[in-house]
Amino acid sequence: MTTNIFDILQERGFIAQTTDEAALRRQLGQKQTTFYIGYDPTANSLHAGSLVTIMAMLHMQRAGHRPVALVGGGTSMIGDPSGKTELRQMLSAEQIEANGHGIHTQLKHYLGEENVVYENNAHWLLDLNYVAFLRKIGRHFSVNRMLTAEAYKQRLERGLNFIEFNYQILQAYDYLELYRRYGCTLQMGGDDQWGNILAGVDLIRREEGITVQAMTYPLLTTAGGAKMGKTAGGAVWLDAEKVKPYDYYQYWINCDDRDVAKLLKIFTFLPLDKIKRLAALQGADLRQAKEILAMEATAITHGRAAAEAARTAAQAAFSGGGNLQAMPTTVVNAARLAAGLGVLEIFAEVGLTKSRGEARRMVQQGGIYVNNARVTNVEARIGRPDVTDDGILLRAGKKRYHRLVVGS
RNA sequence: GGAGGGGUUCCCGAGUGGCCAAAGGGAGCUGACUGUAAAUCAGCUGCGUAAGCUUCGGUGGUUCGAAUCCGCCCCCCUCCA
Repeated sequence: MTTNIFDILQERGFIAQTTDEAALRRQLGQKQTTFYIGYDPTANSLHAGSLVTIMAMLHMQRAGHRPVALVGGGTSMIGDPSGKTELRQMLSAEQIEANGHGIHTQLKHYLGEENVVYENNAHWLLDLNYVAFLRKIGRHFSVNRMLTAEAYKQRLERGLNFIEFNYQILQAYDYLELYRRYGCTLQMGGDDQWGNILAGVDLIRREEGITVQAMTYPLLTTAGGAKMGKTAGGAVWLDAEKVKPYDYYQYWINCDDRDVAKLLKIFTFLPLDKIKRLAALQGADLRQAKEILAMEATAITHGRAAAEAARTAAQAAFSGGGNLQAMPTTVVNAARLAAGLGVLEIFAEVGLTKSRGEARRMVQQGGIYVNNARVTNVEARIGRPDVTDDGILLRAGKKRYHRLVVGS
């Protein structure tokens, strides 16, 4: 007997709210369901936070259901006020379009070409006729009810612009449109989307007279309280150009002890009993579980080979020996190196510190290392003699590494 | 359109002519302790080796000197229309 995909998602912690759990479970167990998740192209890459939805789609797709990966080229022209404290900066139409392409390309990497639909709501939103739309769709929306929605309530205190007020209506219309075009009867999304998603369910009931489903996943935060997928340096992008596989691997292996089980369940495909065993490890042994988490998560996004390389480089850096190839690397001109390279200069240049001033402070605080030897003099220079078989290993703080190799 | 309140460094928030690169908190960073975890304690947190330079919505003034005073502009909030 096959397990119902609903149960799998629930066991793995993907489900926060559903419209009708029993009906949804029945439906998913009985027939192929077309469902959709929307991504607003506010950047040209998705980040680790969006990965929850991607993993959910993958589970669903593996169970035979059909995902519609919707890029919000139309809704991004508006901007979703949910969970935001103020009006988001407007993006240009060109930028939105370019970002949308980037995101679809990225999604294809995960979902492939089989049993999946790629859509963009720009196709039906951009050319809507205002008055016709209001008469047909707008009349179904009660302003009174919208104002009581949590997402808007918050914003009523700080200010809500009319353009944003329309976002929910457009997202609701998307669901209707996808129902009509593809028979889509389930929308999934982050729990902050609950209101927007329900608006779509309502709209379809009114326009089509049928009941469709909604399901949200919990908004993940780390045990430390930070948003999943964000670090001090910014978002953990899925694009290997923006965040190198090595750094991506580091993000996962550095997770909080308390989050290991949760992360393994959501961001890997490992069977639950194995996860249970891993999560039961105590103290330092728990790092084995983190290593597997980092390995699996990196493999899903960047491929097995890149994940292996990242692991090898990490082991080389943290335990000594091994191959540093996959570590972020900068090539320095041989002549420049021969002339002697200021430590402050090179740390700032490769991005290990934001400025020379910061590098200076860190030297004074004892946080700057070259080839794992602490640098104590701000005037220190590195040169030819510092070059080892692996180049020159720069380190800021306990665990941020960068490698220098000599070029011509 | 009218009246009132407000826009400060990553965030919140003090600051009403020099002692302000700007209190305090949050967040972050470094060190110690550790397990590439958490918690705790200490230090740091605009750029610059320095002289000095840039910052308090924008712009133009007043002044020896402005985040602080004046003019104009932009944006946000509350009430009225």
